[in-house]
Amino acid sequence: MKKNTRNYKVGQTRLENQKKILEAAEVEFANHGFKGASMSNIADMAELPRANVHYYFKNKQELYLTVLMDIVTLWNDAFNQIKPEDDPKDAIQAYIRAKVMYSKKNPLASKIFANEIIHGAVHFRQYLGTEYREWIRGKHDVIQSWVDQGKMDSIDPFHLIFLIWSSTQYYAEHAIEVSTTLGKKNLTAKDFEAVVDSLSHIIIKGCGIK
Amino acid sequence: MKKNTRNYKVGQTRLENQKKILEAAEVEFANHGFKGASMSNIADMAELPRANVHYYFKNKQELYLTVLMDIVTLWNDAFNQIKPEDDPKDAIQAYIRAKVMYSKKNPLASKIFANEIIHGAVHFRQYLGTEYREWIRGKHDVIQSWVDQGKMDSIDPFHLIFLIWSSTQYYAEHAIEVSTTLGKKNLTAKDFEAVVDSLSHIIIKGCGIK
DNA sequence: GTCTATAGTTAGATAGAC
DNA sequence: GTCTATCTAACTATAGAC
Repeated sequence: MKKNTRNYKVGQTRLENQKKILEAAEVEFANHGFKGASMSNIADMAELPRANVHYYFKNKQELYLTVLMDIVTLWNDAFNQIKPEDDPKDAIQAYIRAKVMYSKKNPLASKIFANEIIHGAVHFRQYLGTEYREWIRGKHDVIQSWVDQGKMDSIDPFHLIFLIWSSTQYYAEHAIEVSTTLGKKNLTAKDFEAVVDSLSHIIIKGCGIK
Repeated sequence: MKKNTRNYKVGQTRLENQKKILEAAEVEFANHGFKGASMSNIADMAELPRANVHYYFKNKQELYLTVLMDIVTLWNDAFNQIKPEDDPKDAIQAYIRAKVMYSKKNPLASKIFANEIIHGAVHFRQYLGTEYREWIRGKHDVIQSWVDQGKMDSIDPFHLIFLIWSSTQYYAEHAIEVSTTLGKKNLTAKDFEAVVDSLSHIIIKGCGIK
């Protein structure tokens, strides 16, 4: 019994420390990229000695990959509900909304992902060639089926997906530019609703969806 | 005369070396961001001793700011020709084309800019608050005048600008994702034409522009 | 104007005491 | 399982010979 109690406690500490480290790492990697991030800064933010970070994560790359994979998991959970039998208008509007709200809620994740892609996806090539490829092909086929059914204009589904992705993503990555432009310190929930409305209007009408 | 000749030669070397350093710096900063970039790597790529880089540019930050400012100058030259009396359809189509072709031609500049914004624009705050603010307000007013003249749907000009900017920019920043998805090593001129066509179709029709 | 040599700092990682 | 102390390597930057 003594042993069990001890193991439980130890497991708890491990989970808590790992969580603290991962949260700190998310901030540091979002702010400085992989190469620019410092394990010292991460340890300081997590309020742990440097050596402990290396105890839980073998090295910088392993920590970074863990952060990246957590983001992908979150992503897969959030954006996997578009089917051919859906009404295009509702489906695209729902998708735009989900994506904008994700940008609002998880700006750090969006930034880390963008950073990884901009810098050539060196730690992420495998994902791009497998999971991501499958994901985007699935979406492509759904949109193509809508085109074939005459439910929308004949538009290359890939470019439509890129358009939705980039325009929604923008409000996470370029938050600073957007808020400076709109003359605000931070965007409000109302601002994000306006984003959803503008984007939905242009994209749905622009694709000839009734 | 001897002195003149010497000064000329000296000035030439300076210009040539600065150019080599700036080109190398563009690659390094695009690939690793400000913090991740290494002055050693830049010197190696420029085929100059490390100390020479420090001779021409006081420190890393000054070199980075020079690269950034060159990009902004190029930008201002390329995208400043939209006027209220223009036909919205032609103007927007021309702008989308110019922006996509800029992404094709200057992917490094696009990446460095995006990287700077993602990481909070710490070296770039001043530009965002002044030049950029003026630039985007000018564009805002032109688009608003089109709305007021009934030439297009009532859409918040800022969100339209962000949409055009993000969707065109995407093909520079996410080149790796795009080419992986389309199953190509590099995008061809034809691919970029298809991008212009898809984006123009959706955005112009989506804004209710005839 | 150029470049070698090196100072001075900070990074990632680990050994070993507790 | 934790953390101090320390190692090695890489970095930015500069002094000083040429």
